[in-house]
Amino acid sequence: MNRNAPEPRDLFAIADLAKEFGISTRAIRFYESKGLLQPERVGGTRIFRRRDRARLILILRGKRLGFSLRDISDYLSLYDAHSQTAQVELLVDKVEERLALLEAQKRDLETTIAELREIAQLAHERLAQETARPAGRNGVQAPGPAG
Amino acid sequence: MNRNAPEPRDLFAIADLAKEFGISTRAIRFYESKGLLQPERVGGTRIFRRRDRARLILILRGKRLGFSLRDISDYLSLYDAHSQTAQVELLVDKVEERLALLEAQKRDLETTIAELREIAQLAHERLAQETARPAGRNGVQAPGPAG
DNA sequence: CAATCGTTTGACGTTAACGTCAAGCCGTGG
DNA sequence: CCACGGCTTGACGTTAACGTCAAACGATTG
Repeated sequence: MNRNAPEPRDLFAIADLAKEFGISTRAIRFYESKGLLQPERVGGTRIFRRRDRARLILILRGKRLGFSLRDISDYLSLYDAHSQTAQVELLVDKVEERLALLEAQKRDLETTIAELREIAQLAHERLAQETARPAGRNGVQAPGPAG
Repeated sequence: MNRNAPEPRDLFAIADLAKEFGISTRAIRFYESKGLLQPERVGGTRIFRRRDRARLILILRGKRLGFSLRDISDYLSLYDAHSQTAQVELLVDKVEERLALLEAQKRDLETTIAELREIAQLAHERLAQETARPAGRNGVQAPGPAG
């Protein structure tokens, strides 16, 4: 009867998570040392549960967003202890700040892209000129104009 | 007659640029050491022209975009020597890669924001409960329900 | 029993992008 | 002349986020 239930595991070794998320075990241990993860221990060996796995996902997303581990640590505490309202509001502010930053980045990036495209365009035109009026020997057989 | 022409300067001391862009002179020297700037020298002292200033602007924008100085260096070379077409295309690719990354970041961020807002919402509701049914002594006078 | 695997802690190494001295040169003003 | 402010070049320090050993422990397996 249990054939269609995936029944997700609840216990993971450090290497399981490392492999799953494409990070090193060293990184995971590092996150723990910073208090971002609190796996249980069975005689020294770390045992991770779904809760830790979920936190790890949040950590990695935070990193993709450019948060420091310190920031992520604060952020995680929100999930834990549905903590102080004041804390929550501070964090929300912080995140909104970063959103503004990201949007500024996007504008910068669009400018940059446009400039690069222009440069590329000029370069292509130049190249076309060079091709039309070859400046020296080359081993490539270029087909002449059709007609 | 020259009253309406701002006539932009063409010579800058290192401290001028540092102040103008809100960075340290150390940073500017560092950029030079990495080949991103090539100011002239007058007996040892660096003299920057508008060209260097323009490059500095590009450098800072690159940094805002999260490029490394190494990447920015490549990027700058495009402006210099309307360089090899192949180089240009490589760079354009690189920038487009980063654009994709930024857009992924934006999605992540929007998810995060939404989650935080939800947490904040819950926290507010809780707070409202606590206020309505105070759990102990407090010095604040809460107005009773109207009617 | 010995080898092998996966794990642990600890300690040192690494990279980027500067910060922070230290020591010295140079031109000006009192 | 001497102090002073601004500039220079080293050279070492710093922070974040791990990487890279090394040495040792515990379970499994031939």
